[in-house]
Amino acid sequence: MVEGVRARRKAERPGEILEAAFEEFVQKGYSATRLEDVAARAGITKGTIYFYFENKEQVFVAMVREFSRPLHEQAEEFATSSSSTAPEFLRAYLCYLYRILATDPRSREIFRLLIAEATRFPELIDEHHQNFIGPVVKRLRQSLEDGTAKGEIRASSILEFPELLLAPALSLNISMLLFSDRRPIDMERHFEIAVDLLLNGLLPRPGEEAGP
Amino acid sequence: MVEGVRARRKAERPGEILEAAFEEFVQKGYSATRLEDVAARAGITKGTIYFYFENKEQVFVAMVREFSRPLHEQAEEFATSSSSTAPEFLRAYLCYLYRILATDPRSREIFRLLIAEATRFPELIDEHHQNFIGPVVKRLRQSLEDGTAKGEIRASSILEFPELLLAPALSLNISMLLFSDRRPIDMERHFEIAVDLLLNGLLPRPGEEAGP
Amino acid sequence: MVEGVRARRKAERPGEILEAAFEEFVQKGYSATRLEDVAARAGITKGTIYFYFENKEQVFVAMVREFSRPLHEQAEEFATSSSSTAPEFLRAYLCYLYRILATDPRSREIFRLLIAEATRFPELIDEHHQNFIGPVVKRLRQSLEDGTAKGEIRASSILEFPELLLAPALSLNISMLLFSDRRPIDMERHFEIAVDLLLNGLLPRPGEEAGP
Amino acid sequence: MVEGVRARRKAERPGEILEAAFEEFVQKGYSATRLEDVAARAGITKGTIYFYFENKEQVFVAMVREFSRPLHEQAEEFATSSSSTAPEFLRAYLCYLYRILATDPRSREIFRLLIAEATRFPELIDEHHQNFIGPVVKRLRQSLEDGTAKGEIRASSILEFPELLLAPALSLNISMLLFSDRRPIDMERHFEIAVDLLLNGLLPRPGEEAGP
DNA sequence: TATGAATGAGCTTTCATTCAT
DNA sequence: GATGAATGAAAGCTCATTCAT
Repeated sequence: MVEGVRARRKAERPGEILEAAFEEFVQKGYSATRLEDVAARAGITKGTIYFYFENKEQVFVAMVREFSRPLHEQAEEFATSSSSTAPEFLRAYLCYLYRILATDPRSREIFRLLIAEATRFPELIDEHHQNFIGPVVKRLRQSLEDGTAKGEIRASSILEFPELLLAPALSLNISMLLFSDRRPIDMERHFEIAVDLLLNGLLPRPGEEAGP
Repeated sequence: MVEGVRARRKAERPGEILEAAFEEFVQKGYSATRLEDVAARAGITKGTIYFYFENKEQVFVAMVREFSRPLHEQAEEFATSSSSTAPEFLRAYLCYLYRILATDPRSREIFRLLIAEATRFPELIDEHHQNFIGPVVKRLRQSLEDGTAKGEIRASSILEFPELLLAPALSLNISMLLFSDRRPIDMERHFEIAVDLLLNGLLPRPGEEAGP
Repeated sequence: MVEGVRARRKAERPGEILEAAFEEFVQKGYSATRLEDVAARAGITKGTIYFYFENKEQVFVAMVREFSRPLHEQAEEFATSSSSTAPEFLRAYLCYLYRILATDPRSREIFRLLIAEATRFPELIDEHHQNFIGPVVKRLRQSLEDGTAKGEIRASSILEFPELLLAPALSLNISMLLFSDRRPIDMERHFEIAVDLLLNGLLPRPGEEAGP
Repeated sequence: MVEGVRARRKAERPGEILEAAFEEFVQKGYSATRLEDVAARAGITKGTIYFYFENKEQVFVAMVREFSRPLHEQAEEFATSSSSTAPEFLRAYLCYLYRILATDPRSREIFRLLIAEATRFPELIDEHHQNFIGPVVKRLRQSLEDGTAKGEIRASSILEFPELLLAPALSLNISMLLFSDRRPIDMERHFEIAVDLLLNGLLPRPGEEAGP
């Protein structure tokens, strides 16, 4: 039975280390983070980390992978279920992505780390793109194409940059990264307004009443 | 006259140091940058940096200030000249900001550093917001208000988040930070499409022909 | 058993470091001592010192404590055994203290460091006073009081400054600190003459023969 | 006339530097003192010090010399005027030396520096001994010899260590160095009791009444 | 598996000293 | 005479990494 505990222990260790690493890397950045602090936070000692990971870089890489996976999965999870119209699908999908990109503190902080360390870990960026951004953009494009074909969506060149639909979420994300809790934002309202902007644009729509 | 060389030299030193610091901080990040490398790049020795700056943090702060100033100035510079309609002004202003935010490599990299070190230098972020972001958002809001009043712009709630208009530029900026030269982007096209999206939205506009 | 070597090693390290620190601090003084030299002398490397001590100041403090302890213990050790007369006790006690203060090179050098760094480490001085000087003075005063009461000692005001009895030892100590080996002193003789002075004074004693 | 000011200025500079050096060396010790601080205190800049002195060591040496000279002079000054009895002379002379050694803060602090840096500047110690301690001890010995010859002083072996008469002053000096202002001492009283001890000793004197 | 003592390269910072002006 | 910019050799301290136990 003690074996069992130890075995379970062993299986959990890497995850615990990465969890601790996430906290430390987020707080201090890659270079300023001390593996000793990571170890302390994980309730182990420095040496143990080297049993599970090759070095500090690999801890970082593994951590980013670990904390990106839920993102990938969630992004994929969004079933093609709702066979509604394109605008309806886009609204729902964007709402879903908003929640991931801007609301979830973990995704947000991972994002900070990716931007900060993009030069040091280019492969990690590419990996992240392939796993997360790529599929999302692909699905956005698909929906845009379908919608355009059906006339539900205005024929435009947005197909060239479907990621533009994510810009508002990105903007919110960055704001929160920069100002932390110093400038609170009403995220629900932000989303509503952003979607309204994306769908209807700034110019007045013929036959539309004035006033919001 | 010979004295002039020295005096000129002295006056230029801080600037040269900050120039070198920019390159190094951008390449390695704050923590991983060695002042010795900064000094070497500036053609001086380590000790000299400490003659002009208190410590590494102050070098960083001074560098960000130095490289942010042109941004502030450019952003302010945009004269209220064009007394055209709001949509025309917005298009021109956004184009102008696009060029700053996404095209100018220096602004772009300063941005990376701000995101990366937002936790370590919160005052710097606030300063940057007050000097650059604040005025820009203010001007955007003004234009949106004017346009809405005149009916040139659709009455919407965007007044609550005028910075949404910058989201596409931000998105482009981040893309370039992440992928550097690995994923070239046609910035002009990106801008055109983004503006079209912002102005007209995704939904088909009654009475509009199909196709881009 | 092999483990024993390591454990024993670990237990001995701090002592070895302090031993080396003593030599270096004595030779160079606090500020001019390099921890790297301390490490080398202890047969280890710089970093190891920081495993056992917080910083240079703490090495110094720990060293003084370590090398003062024997003093405390020796001073206390002097049993109240000899229940002889006060003059006899004082002679024996002073002889004992002489040996500690002036003869023992370690005590002597610790003393130099305390004087030199009194401004930087005032708490250390106070600690030393409480542990070593205080008890000694207390015992001297006690003996002086007893002797005065019994008429063995001339009634005088020396009770106000019992430490005056240590002045000769102190004088010898300082001489040795100043001149090192450049001015050899016959310590035994110095002691005899000092005690004679303390006991009998300079003025001729009625009924005493002339000549030493 | 401007010449005159400058000339006077120049003549005073070294003294001003040494004055400043004294303060700094006393406060921080030799090694921890920065010549830049000395310069600032003297109202000049670092480089100027090197115009008047070869290096930091020479500044220290010159400072000790400068601040020892009054000691030498004072010690010599004490005229052979008072052609009184030996005990009277000794009391007066010791009182005089007490005032120098223990009361004058400058002498006191010079003494700390000599003890602290005795290893680094042995020649300075020897110089000081020759100029100050030597003459004083010589005069003490002379007086002791005279007094003994005249029967005014008890024949003893104190002639071998006349400096023992200075031990109480030394003791007071060290106490003040160690405790600064943390343990105030009544110096007048200390002196009285010390002289009483030196003259009369601890043992009861036949035919003397009890009580101080 | 896990520990933690030990290493040593490297970092920021300091400061005596120099020297062109 | 005086300045102060510049140097460069440390020094204190840190920390990723190793490895005997």
